[in-house]
Amino acid sequence: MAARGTEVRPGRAPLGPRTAVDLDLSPLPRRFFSRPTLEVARDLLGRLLVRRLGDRLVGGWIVEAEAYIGEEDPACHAAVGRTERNTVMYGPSGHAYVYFSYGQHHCVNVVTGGRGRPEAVLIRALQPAIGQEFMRRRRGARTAELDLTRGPGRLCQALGIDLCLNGAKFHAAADPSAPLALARGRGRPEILGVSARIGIRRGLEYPWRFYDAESPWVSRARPIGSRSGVLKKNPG
DNA sequence: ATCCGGATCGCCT
DNA sequence: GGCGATCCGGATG
Repeated sequence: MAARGTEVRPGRAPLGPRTAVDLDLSPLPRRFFSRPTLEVARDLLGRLLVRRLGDRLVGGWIVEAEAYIGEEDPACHAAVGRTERNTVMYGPSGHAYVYFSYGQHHCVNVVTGGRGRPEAVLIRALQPAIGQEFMRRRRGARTAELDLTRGPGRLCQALGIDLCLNGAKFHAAADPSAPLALARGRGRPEILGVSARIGIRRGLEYPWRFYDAESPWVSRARPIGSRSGVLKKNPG
């Protein structure tokens, strides 16, 4: 099992140069979603989540994600078995599981695990990349850049994601009929952070939250369980 | 029909 | 860091 902490990777500067490569809108292959859910969760970091609103695209780089893995995971919505609410998680991977939380917020997941295995990755935070002016229209004109998409409820509000998109398939961003898409984007962060998942009561023993340890858009700078709040750059 | 808890956020202190 | 808002899904009667 992966340990809590961070992992250093060589390469691109953390908040690095904004190049055309960072905005790579080419689609993720179908097999992307058919891998083990923990692998998909890590690999979603740096990818682009894109929402099409009419002819406009709004989206950002995923900087934080959490895995929820099946009926045996006490924090997974499928821990109570199959219900009408969680039924999308039991379907094919590569679709969106959207739910409503605390009376005011939507949260979006990428379904993984394949038919009959209710697994998903919750997208917890984005760095805005495309259509910030539309995000502000939804989040409030004076919303700080950092507050547009930091947190699962905020990012859904910024991108206009609600229960209407529950079950929608993630298509290619170039598909003019696709309301939701995932694209290659800039890829993995330089420093991968790992921690327990946030906002849950059970399942805290599983380090299934992954984040870009250098991104200020991560929803909580200090992961649960970190003592100092200082992330090590060279754990080895 | 009614009750209750929740993968949260924003505002207050 | 505490708390109220607010509504949906699921469980119970």
